Amino acid sequence: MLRLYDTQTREVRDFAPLEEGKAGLYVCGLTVQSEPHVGHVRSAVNFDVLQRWLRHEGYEVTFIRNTTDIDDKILVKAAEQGRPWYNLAYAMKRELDRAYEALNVAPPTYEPAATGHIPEMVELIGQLIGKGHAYPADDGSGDVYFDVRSWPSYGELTHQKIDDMEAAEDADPRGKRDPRDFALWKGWKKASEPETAAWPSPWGPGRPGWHIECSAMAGKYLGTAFDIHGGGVDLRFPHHENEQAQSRAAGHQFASYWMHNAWITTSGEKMSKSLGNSLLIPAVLERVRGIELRYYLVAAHYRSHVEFSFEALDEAAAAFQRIENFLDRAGSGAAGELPEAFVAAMDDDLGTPAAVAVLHDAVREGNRQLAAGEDAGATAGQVRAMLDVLGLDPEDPAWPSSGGADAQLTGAVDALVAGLLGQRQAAREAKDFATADAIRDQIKAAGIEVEDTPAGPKWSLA
RNA sequence: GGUGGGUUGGCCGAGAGGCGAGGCAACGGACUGCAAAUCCGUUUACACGGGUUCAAAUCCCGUACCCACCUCCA
Repeated sequence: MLRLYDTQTREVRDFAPLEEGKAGLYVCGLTVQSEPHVGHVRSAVNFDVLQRWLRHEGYEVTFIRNTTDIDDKILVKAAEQGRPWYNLAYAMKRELDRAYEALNVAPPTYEPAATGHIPEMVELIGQLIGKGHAYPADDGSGDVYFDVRSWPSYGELTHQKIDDMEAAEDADPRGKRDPRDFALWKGWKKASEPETAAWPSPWGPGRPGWHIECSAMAGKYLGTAFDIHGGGVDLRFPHHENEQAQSRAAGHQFASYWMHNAWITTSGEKMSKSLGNSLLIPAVLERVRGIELRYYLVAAHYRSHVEFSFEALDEAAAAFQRIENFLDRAGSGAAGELPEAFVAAMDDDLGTPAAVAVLHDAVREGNRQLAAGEDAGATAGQVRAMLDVLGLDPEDPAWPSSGGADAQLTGAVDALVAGLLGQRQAAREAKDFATADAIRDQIKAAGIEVEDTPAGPKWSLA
């Protein structure tokens, strides 16, 4: 029985889907305004593991992860860079896809973009106005606001009272009835905003506010009631609080469970653009492989704060290589059954740390079997099965490096190294270890390490 | 001011009343021409002060420090 921590009720609850055997999942993706960093990718990996686990448990999963491709920051950055906002958003979207692919984040069922759903948002805003929960600003700005005072349960997700909330420091009332009212629609500011960033609406040209897109798209693809809504902790408020308020005010039941992943920080602080380039995905992938970075992210619980360090990342890579070494030695076979302890760990609010511990236990047992000359095939099968569920199976063709050119290259290197290793073996048999070691050093200088195993020498890239 | 999270061994990172999660590192032993890999073994913990309990890292009270969110940050 899968149990999940629900942010709203603040407890781990049995997962009871609205419809037997099906799971509807909506996750807030990114605002595509800058290159993705490790923190962004953590969220994607966490929810990818959820998706995989739900599927493994037999659920038919509909997974929607949106892309916010129009917002203030995109407009500001694009203007600074002197390029159209849609070009910036599209370029960053492509970067993000590359990062997802590098980490074997499986694509969702669909990835809707905000700009593709303006009519749905306009319709929803119209409904809210009709029900008295939203109003066009009376200052002629063309803005439309959600009326938080009109919705008695506003604050229910994060357990806050409206009167305890700090009004934004730079609160510009702009025709708001209450400073906490938030924008559903933002009137086009002709003087400072490009015409391409404005869409027609009953309240004049403009663009959507941030929160309304998720309400509209979740409703379109998952219906007015769905199972799980996820995102990063920072989104709890205001984003998710507002989403829930506007959706419920429009008569939707909305999400049954709210899941939020914790932060990755560096030097004790949350990641942001100001921290430099070192944690952008391409830079991190110069240090470790994508599968190793994914292991690092999966080995921590999704609700635990992670303090990023390259040392910890290297340790994770070493730990993962131990698993790979075992599979290498045991020979790859079909994936077997998952150990009970692994299933129990995953069912307990996606307890990946405990699940990874089970994985390592199996690896140790398998290595023991190999050392004792026993058959480790079944153990290897279990290891494969566990890795598969976590998206960490090295043999998964979804990993980017397993292309045809690579295979050809590997074959070529193998042939060359084999010749040298033959010479080395001859020297070893003649007890000419100086020559043997010289050949090994020569191979090593080319970036290839040689290990002697009972089955003969084996090479790998250093 | 409001809401929430955290402080675990040399390091990373689980656990949430009673058997030392797991990994990395280190040390000893086995195997190996050497190395690597692997196996066996060893070592170091629960921020601080009280309390509850037969038993507390875990529950309660207090203290210190850190962090996140409070209207467009994963």
